Amino acid sequence: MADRDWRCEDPEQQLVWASATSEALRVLEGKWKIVIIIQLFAAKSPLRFSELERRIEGVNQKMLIQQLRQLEKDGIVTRMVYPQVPPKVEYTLTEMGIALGPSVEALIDWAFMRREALGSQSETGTDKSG
Amino acid sequence: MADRDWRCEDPEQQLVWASATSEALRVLEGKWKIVIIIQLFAAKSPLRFSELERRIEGVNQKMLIQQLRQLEKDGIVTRMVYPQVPPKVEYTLTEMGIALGPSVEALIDWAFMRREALGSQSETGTDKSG
DNA sequence: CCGCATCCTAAGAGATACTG
DNA sequence: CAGTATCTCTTAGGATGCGG
Repeated sequence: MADRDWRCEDPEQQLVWASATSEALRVLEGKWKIVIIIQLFAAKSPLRFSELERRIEGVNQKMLIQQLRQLEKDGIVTRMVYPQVPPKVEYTLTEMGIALGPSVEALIDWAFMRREALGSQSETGTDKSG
Repeated sequence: MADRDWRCEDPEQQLVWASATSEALRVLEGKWKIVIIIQLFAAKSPLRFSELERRIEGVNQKMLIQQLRQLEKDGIVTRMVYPQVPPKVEYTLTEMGIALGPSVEALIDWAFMRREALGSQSETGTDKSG
């Protein structure tokens, strides 16, 4: 697997990895995608649209739908529609979405390490002097 | 660490993780950042600006500088200027950058799994019928 | 060799109102 | 409940030319 020798010095291999990873990362880009994924992991069960909306503070319908659609298109989540009144739609992680586990885990870990490292520094981004 | 119980069911904890990870991910966003980071990992030694430019196909100076500056601001890379003629500038990973190793590794791994899973599907993005 | 300034286009993000 | 449509603002991305 790639995790054995990804630091090897073969320049061509670097290019392959870099471009593949760059593409993969684009799947996670978007202000709410990682949040959605973490919520789905945490739930361990399908989540309705309104459930996601409730759990994710600050998101609006358009953004949530847009991000969900992109995740669906990229094969990360599955959208299940129950043809009933009132409508019911549930979202789950696909196998490929579940396979993101280690990445998400590593990212969470790094995020917290970073937060601790930044420590007392302002996180409000008020430093615009630079 | 977070990797022990990040799937716990505490809703508040989810929000904390999700937002922290979302912020962390923003550090990696940008078309060339992960590419730069992988190149720096692979090099195992400082890289000059021109070296990076040479190794990263398709990037132009403005983008490379822009992304490097953001990575520097976010504490991922260090910029070392040698006051000489002609100018020489070298970039290295900071400790926080090196700490990204597991995340990058997991991402590379997932990227390749995904590529295999997609298999024979077109990767050129020519399918615009949807 | 390294980097900045300018100008431009495309995409991301969000508020609001409307539909089945 | 779930989703669409429209409009607006900001940011990312990129081509080109100039300067220390």
